[in-house]
Formats: sequence, structure tokens, C-alpha cells
Amino acid sequence: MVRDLSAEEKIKAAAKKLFTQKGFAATRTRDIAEEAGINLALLNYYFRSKSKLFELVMYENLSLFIGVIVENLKNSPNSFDNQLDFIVDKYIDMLLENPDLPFFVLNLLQSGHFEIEHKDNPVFKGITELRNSFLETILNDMEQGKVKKMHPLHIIANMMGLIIFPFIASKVLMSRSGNISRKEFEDLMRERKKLIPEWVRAMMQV
Amino acid sequence: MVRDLSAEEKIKAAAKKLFTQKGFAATRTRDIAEEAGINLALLNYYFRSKSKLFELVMYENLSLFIGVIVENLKNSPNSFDNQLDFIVDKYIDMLLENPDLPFFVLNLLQSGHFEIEHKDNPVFKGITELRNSFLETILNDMEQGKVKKMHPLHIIANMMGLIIFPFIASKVLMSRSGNISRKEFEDLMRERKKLIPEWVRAMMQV
DNA sequence: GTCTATAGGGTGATAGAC
DNA sequence: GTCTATCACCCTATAGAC
Repeated sequence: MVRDLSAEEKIKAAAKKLFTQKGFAATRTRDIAEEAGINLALLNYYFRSKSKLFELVMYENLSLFIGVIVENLKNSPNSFDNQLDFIVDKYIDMLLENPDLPFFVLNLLQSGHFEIEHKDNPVFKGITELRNSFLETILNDMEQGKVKKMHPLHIIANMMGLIIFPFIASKVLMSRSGNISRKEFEDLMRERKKLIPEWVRAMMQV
Repeated sequence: MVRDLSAEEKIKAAAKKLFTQKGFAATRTRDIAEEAGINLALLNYYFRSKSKLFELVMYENLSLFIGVIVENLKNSPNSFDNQLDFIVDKYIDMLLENPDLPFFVLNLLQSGHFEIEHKDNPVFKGITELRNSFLETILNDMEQGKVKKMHPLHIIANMMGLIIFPFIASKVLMSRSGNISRKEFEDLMRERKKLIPEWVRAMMQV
């Protein structure tokens, strides 16, 4: 139960939680209302419809996913090495605070509720900007012989996979069969803030 | 539309496709029936309920996910190096043929339709077996100083992330912003069959 | 702004004819 | 085994009282 907020904020927080955990279709407006501790009718009063509420949560989540990084990348030195440390650190911090976020993004990709292609979509622009900035520095470093030549997609996919995948798999890891606690998991993730940049550098010199 | 199969098989194939792509809640039995080219009533005639049908598809998908590997691991030499090449190769082949499979597993983790914890669940047993076999060889190699000492979870998460994550992200990569074709994507994945084992080895010696 | 009550539409499942 | 027609339920959204 979400407390000490306006009704509108309580609904938004509850919606964010449930949409992120269960996806659009499996989340009922009744559950959101109950989680928020308000009446069902109030949800429609503030947000007009389930879809509108979902879109709002979606934009806030995705902005979280890329916002910090896009903004700060502009101010960071233009070498892959520096950007690497920075991105890994920020992403892992963000995921430790929002561990379900990857699931939300994955839900989006399936649901069709989000036209990621739309040119003037600010999130789309952010992703494109992030990708281009990164590609540029990577290609630049390859040109200078600093790193082994390979398709830059490998590098981006590897880095993102090393960062994000453990959070996706966390439910298996922390299950009875996985046999580690939430605290152990979080400690391991923090440990990865140092390890991932080392690993990525090692991979790029094979 | 699925053709040239018995009604029962057509329904199963359609259900597998839709459940995998959209998840349990967002898939309507009517859509499955239409995709299969049969009547809605027939679905319940053969499978009793939407949930029962889902469970069937689920077991077949998960068995695919772990079955081949568990079986063949038993017959492979007991060193991490050999198992590494083998697993990467088999997984990527399997994912190239079933690119939506990771989404299905992710849906499962959210939906709660699957008690992965259940001890006598054959899929659970397979996963446990796979994990233990792997842990054993990794710890053994660490003991002998063949690889750097670190939490074995890092190694398993890294390997699985490098294999699976690109398929999860494939929809972004192959979108307009991602800017690569399906064929290019598949070629890159095949390239990774050689690269991933090299990367994993490099990471373990940092 | 917040509630109760209910309309309106969709979904899973089944009865019953063939 | 396969179909049509329909039931019973659940869900979103809104009307209207306070």
C-alpha cells in the first residue's frame, strides 16, 4: 500500500508497480486501485483510461532507463574507456533501485503499446542519441587501433547483456534452486560495477 | 495459419506461437482458434482450458530450452573449456530456431503460472542438474588454478547473458533505429558461437 | 474530489445439434 | 470430432449522489 501521497500520486505509484511486474494485459485497474488504496472510479477520473495511465508510466520508466545516461554522456570525456565505467556504474545503480525495469521494457516490446519507431518520440530520440554517441567513440577507438576490430554491435550487446541480464535472471537466481539471498545478489551486482569494465576491455583485446 | 496437421496439433502450434509472443494474459483463446484455423469450442474439447493448454506449451518450450543440453552434457568431457564450446554452440543454434523462446521464459517468470520451485518438476530437476554440473566443473577448475577465482555465479551469468541477451534485444536491434536486417542479425549470432567462448575465457583470466 | 452502482463489452467455457 | 449459439463471469468506464 502506497501512503502519504495525493490520490493521483498514489495511483501512479501503484500502476507503475503493477504494470512493471505483470505487464499491461495481466494488470487489472481494480488491482491498481486497491494497491493505491483508492476507489476504482478515481483512476478514470485522473487518468481517463487504463491505456492512458499505462502510457504515462511507460514514458516515466523509459526516461529513467535512458535519461540519466544520455544527459551525462554529453559531459563525459569522449573515449570509450571513460564512458564504459560511467555507463556501467549508472546502469547498475539504477537497476538496483528499479530491479523490475527490464521486465517492463520487455513487456513493451511484446505488447505493441509503444511505437518505439516514432521519430519525434523523445525516448526514441534518446536511444538513438545514446547509440550513435557510443558507436562513434567505439569506431573511433577501433580506427586508432586501441581495440580489436569487430562489429560494434557485439560490444554494445555484450556490455548491455553483462549489465542487464543478471537482473532479468534474478528471479531464478534467488529462487530455492538458485539458492542466493537478495542481499547476496545485490552485493554481487555491486561487485560487477568494477568487474564488467574489466571484462569488456579484456573481450575487446582477444 | 498452421496447415497439414491434426486439429490437436494445429491448436498446439498456434498456442505456442501466440503464448510465446504475447504472454498468457494477452493471448485470447479466440485468437488461438483463429490462428489454428479451427473452432473455439474445439480448443476446450482437446485441452479442457486455456490454463491447461498453456501448461502444456510451457513444458514443451522449457524442455527444449534445457533438454538437449542436459542430455549431452553428461556425455561431454568434464572440463569447463569443452563444456563451454558445446553449450554456446547448442544454445545459439536452438535460439536461432526459436528466437522468441527467451520471451516465453520471461513471461513465465512474471505470470506465476509456473511453480519453478516444485521439486519433482522435471524441468526444475533439469535446471538444477545443469547448474550443479556446471558449478562443479567451474569450482574444480578454480581449485586447480586454471581460472581466476571469483563467484561462479558471475561466470554462469556472463555466459548466459552473452548468449541470450542479444536475442532478447533483437527487436530493438532490428527496428528502424537499430538498423540491421534479420539476416545480418543471424550472421552476427553465428559469429558469436566462436567469439563467446573466447570472451568468456578472457574474462576468467582478468 | 471521492464514492456507489451499474452500464456495456469482451472472454473462457459449455450445451447440444450434426 | 466439429460446429453454432449462448451462458456466466469479469473488466473497464461512466453516471450520478454527496
